[in-house]
Amino acid sequence: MPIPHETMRSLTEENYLKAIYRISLNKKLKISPTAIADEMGVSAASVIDMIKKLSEKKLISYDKVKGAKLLERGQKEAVAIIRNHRLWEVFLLEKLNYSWDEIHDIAEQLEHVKHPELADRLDAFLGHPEYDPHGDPIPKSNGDIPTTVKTLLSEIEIGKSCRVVAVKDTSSVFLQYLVQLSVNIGTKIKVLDIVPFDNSMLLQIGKEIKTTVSKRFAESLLVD
Amino acid sequence: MPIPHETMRSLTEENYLKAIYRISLNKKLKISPTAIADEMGVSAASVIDMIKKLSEKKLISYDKVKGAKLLERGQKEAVAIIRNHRLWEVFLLEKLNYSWDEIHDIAEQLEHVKHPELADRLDAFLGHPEYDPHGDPIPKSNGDIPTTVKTLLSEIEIGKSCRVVAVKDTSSVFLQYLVQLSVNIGTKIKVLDIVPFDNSMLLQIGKEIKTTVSKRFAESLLVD
DNA sequence: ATACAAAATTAGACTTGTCTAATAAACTAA
DNA sequence: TTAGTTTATTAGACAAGTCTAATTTTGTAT
Repeated sequence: MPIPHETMRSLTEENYLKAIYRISLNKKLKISPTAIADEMGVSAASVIDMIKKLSEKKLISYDKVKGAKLLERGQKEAVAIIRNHRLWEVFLLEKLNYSWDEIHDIAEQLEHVKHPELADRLDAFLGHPEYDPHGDPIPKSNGDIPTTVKTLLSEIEIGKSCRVVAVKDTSSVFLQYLVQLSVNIGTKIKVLDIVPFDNSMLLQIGKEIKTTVSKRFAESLLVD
Repeated sequence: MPIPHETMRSLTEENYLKAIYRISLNKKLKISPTAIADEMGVSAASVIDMIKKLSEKKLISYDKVKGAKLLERGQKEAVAIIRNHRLWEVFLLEKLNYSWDEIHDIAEQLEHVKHPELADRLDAFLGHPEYDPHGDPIPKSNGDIPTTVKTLLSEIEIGKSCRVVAVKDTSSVFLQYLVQLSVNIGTKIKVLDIVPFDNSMLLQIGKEIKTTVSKRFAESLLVD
């Protein structure tokens, strides 16, 4: 009879914690069952079940009005998973020469590999990187997360310049589009014009490229 | 509705394939439900169910008299997992400085991470190692496995010397014992005496250590 | 050949995580 | 506030993988 140790997390539980954490970054959003269901791509009914389970384990709190919230232990575990994810992304890009748009899915699997010290050893091996290849800060061992000032490209005014610091969307289609536009972390972008009709933006990307992008695109890129 | 693609393998299916592969290395053994049950640490009833499943997927053949046998596809997948496992072990030892006895359990998790090219990229990054830290050959991309002549230490005669080429048991207790005895891949061992009563062996390990080991120990070490 | 032991198999149940359909509660707009 | 629409929740079912407790089959020793 395998003893269900109170600190054992199933893959699924870890993914729910991660999803809740991600939603919590968007302060405006209430972490409702439906929000979690959207994030996870499952039905609301499934979410309710998992909310019960995670609440019993004291990883989250839940209240119909306030929604879900990570408790200390849940928060710590979610951050640890994010840390793993971002460290593995650095590894895949820098050591295995994977490209920007391929690393997310693999890191999604690697992040759940568990062993005390693994994250720390990987961190040391990679030279204690501060940011992952998408520009997101890598949480420290103690759970601290370096914060950076980030603005949506869509909020930059005509005539102003900025530098790409991170991407908000990590889907392959988006990242491949960025490759095509020669956009990378650090790339300089100047907003030449904004189309009032649909808020499309005319951009100068680096020195070479001048192109128009959609509002949706401009809302997926973080700059400063 | 997630389409159960015929080529999708659950973690469990992969572990059964691996177990069957491992038993198959011992040519003498019939791959019976009980043998698999022992290897996997589950009940025979569970094995029967999985045998049905893997047979339907044409990964193995099964016949009450002949036992189970990996079919081509099953064999290929099992070898691929072993390849992953051994490559990750090299990574953990050489790049993350884990010790001999810690790497197995972590590799057990890493071996299931799936992405086309991952094994090949890791292989290249590690410089195409031929053997894992336990002395086992790392299968090539095409499935070929370098073979080496290996003899059990227990079969070496009094007065003869040999070199450790691999370990048959990868449990931490055994590996830690080896560390304590300063035994590593490549270590020279001379059999000084064999106790007829229980087949214990008196060994000269390297230049420094002289000690007696049990028959069980001598059957867990491969030399040549 | 008979009888006992070991191995294979079946039946039925349990757990985890999922779903759909039905119901209850909360919210919103005229 | 009252109807209509979203959300939350419950109920019941299902798939995967596991178990225990029969039951059947096979093997073996005398």
